[in-house]
Order: sequence, then C-alpha cells, then structure tokens
Amino acid sequence: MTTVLIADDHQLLRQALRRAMEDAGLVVLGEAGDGAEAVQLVDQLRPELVIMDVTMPVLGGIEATRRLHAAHPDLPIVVLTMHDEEALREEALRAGASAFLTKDSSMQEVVATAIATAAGEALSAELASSILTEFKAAPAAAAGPGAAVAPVEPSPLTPREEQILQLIADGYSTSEVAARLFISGKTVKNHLASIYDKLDARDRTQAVLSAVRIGIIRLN
Amino acid sequence: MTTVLIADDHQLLRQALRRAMEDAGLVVLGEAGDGAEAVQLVDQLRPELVIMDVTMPVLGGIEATRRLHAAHPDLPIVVLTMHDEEALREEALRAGASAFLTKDSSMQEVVATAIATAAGEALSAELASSILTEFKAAPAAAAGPGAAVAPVEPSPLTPREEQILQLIADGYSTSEVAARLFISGKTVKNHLASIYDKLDARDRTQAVLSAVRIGIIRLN
DNA sequence: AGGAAGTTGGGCCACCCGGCCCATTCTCAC
DNA sequence: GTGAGAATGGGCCGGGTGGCCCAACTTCCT
Repeated sequence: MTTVLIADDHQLLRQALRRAMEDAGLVVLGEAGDGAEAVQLVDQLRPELVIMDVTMPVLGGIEATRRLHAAHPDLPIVVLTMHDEEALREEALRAGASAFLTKDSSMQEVVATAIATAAGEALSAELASSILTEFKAAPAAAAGPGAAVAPVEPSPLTPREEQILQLIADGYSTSEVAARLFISGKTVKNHLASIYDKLDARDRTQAVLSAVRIGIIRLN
Repeated sequence: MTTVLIADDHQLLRQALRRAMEDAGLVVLGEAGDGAEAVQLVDQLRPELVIMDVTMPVLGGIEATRRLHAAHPDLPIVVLTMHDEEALREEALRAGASAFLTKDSSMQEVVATAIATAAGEALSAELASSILTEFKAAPAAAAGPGAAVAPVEPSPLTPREEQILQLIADGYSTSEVAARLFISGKTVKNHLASIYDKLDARDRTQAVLSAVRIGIIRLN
C-alpha cells in the first residue's frame, strides 16, 4: 500500500487526481491547496509520495519541493505543471523532484509515474525522462549518474529578485517598489537588470511573463 | 440522455471531466484541445452541451464561445476557467455562455451545473450565480431579466488591439510591432493607449498580465 | 583567510514610453 | 446621412527605463 499527498490549488484537479490514484490502489492521505499546506501536511500525515503542482498561491510548488526535499530527502515528489518548459523541468529536478509531468499528460501517465516513483527508483532525473520518452521525443542531455546536477542553467532568481519581480507584476513602478522596500530606486533597477539577465528578458514585461511561465510569480 | 463536448487543452482535465460526466449519466461525444477544434467538433458531433475552458491555444475559449453562440444560439455552453475574474465572468456570459465556473469548483459543482444547464434554464446569468451562491457568498449585482446584458464594462479589445497586445506579449517592442504590421510606431502607441484605458492598466506589463488573466493572450 | 554571491548604492546617457492634444479616413449601424 | 467607432497618423514633453560602468558591505562556504 502506498500513501500519497496531493498538492494543487485547483479542486477540480485534486479530485481528479485523487480518484485516479485511488482507482490504481494508492491511498490518498490528504490534499493541499498551496505549497505551505503541502509542507505542513507532509509532516503531519507522512505520505510515501507527493504529487505537487507548480503554480500555487502562498508557496509555489518548486519552493515547496525544495523545502520538502531538504526535510525528507527520501520522499519522492512528482511535480506537475501547466507549462512544459525545459528550464522549469531542470528547476524542479534540482529542487529535489523525482519526476516531472505536464498537465498535457494523461491520467495513466501520472498514475504510472507515481507508482514507479514510489517503487523507489534511485536515479530521479533518468526516471522522469525515461517515462516521458515513451510519449515524446527524448528531451535533451542525459546527465551522468550521481549527485552532480549539471551546471546547465546559472540559477533562477534570488529571494530579493523574486520579491521585486513580484511587486513589478503587482503593478508597482520602479520607484514605488523602491519606496515599499525602503531601498533606492537605483538598487531596484540593478536587481531588475540581473533579473533580465537570468530570465533572458529585455524588459520588465518579458521578465514577468517568463516568471509566470516558470511559476515563480503570482497572478493577482 | 444528454450529449456533451469537452474543450480543454489539458488532457488531464479532459479525462477527469469526461469521467465525472459519464458517471453522472451524460454521454461525452468528444474532446477538443483548442477552441477551433471545439467549433469544428460541435458542427460535426452536434452535442447538446459544451464544457469550455477559457485559456486554450489557437482559439481562446471566450472567442470560441462567441462563435458557437452565434452559430448555435440554443446550445448551452459552460465556461470553465483558472482565474476567477469578475470581468472575465461578464465577458463569458456576454459571449453567450450559459454558466461560468472556476477550476476551484468541485467536480460535483461542474456536473450539477452541466446537468442544470442542459435541462434548459432560460436565464443564463441567473443560473450561474444561483449555483455558485451555494458555495460562495453572492457574487454581485443580479441583472434584470431579458436580453439587456447591462452596460457594465465598455468592451474588451478590438481585433487590432488584441493583435498588438499579443505581439507585445511575444516580446516585440513598440517599433518592432510597428514594423511587423507595416504601420507607424505612433499608431501602435495610440492603440496601446486605448488598451491601457480598456484594461485599466498603466503600462504594457499590466496590460499584458491583465490580458493573460482574461484569457485573450497566449503565453508562448 | 579568502572567495563567491547577494544586497545596497552611485553616475551617465540614449531611448523608449505614456499622457495629452489633434486630424483623417473608412465602415457600419441607425 | 449622420454619427459612432475603428484604424491610421502627427507633435510635444517629461519622466521612466535599460545598458554599462563601478564600489562597498555582509553572509556564507570553503
């Protein structure tokens, strides 16, 4: 018997996933509506597997995965997302996800991945791609074995950068963000510059959109 | 027996909806992955009801609803969305939707709404809110009976404005958009100005985000 | 101890952007 | 046929924005 926790902010998806899991013989211990709740419920319910959505309020799925993986290194986490972005996939796996699936996947794929993951494959990244390969063309490079996660991408954003980009997305101008954070407008612009660099954007609009796709920004 | 067509770009949701519908005794004639496909399949399969997602590639759910409603005025369309925006709700109902639900809804709500809608209530807006009222606080104003849809919002965007905003979202600058459309940069700025006005945005970033929430813009 | 990264801040400058006026043309509806 | 709305364009201007330099301080890891 395998126990599982489902974290997704859409009740519709949660119910659908629960049902599919239960039909496959898994036991759904609980459902979380955001990342923070997921972290809390894992400590409380001790599931053997977590199904985690990326875009969630309060605490995003990636960050929730990072925290869960830090606290429970052996807990398998299957990350589910709306947008199939290569960078996001890497982010998820680097955060400690055992597998990465798109919502374009079928219910069967999700269940199969969940069961396989819970069975305890050691090589996380390999598993994710091998399962996905059955449905799509092979993604990209196969990293070597071990812990080295490959220096593919520089990194996403620092906490401060995320905070600033979130405020920009919320509609604040550079100087308004500065005022809210009690820092200089120049500093905000400097942060934005490094954000553009990291997200490969050339202006705030593209940066915000990119962040939305990645799932590190809330749409209010 | 009631026949239904499901339009959603996420296979996961489609399967979940199909299952819930079938369990409730409805017959799912087919599934569409985008708005254009939905329009085509309606003509082909002649369902008695359509479940339509808002954010879909190729042709958005709102526009698809508008076209379906124009071609089949009696066809009930239940619009489903990620983001619970009052403006979007109005948009959907104005486009001819019979009901409006969020993905925060439960499967039961969706099925109940579908069945009630298919049963053929005349007062569309009323129905949507009355059903939602059982779960949330009453939304807002109850419009009078009849066809007058109330002059609540001015209107969304003109085709040209949507096109321009889409290009902005795709990463083009004002002058690049102008070059692509063979018009003056000043004209693009003028269109943007009226877009800001209509979407209540003060810059392109907010306008694009607003459009994304409304579902009239693709995220590439 | 030393280096890397994050946060804060500066100056400078060209250019873009948004706000506020305006006019012309075309189409469509009343 | 008159008027409303859409699409096209103009000028002007102040302030915001992004690019490209640089520096200081803190924290953290090695």
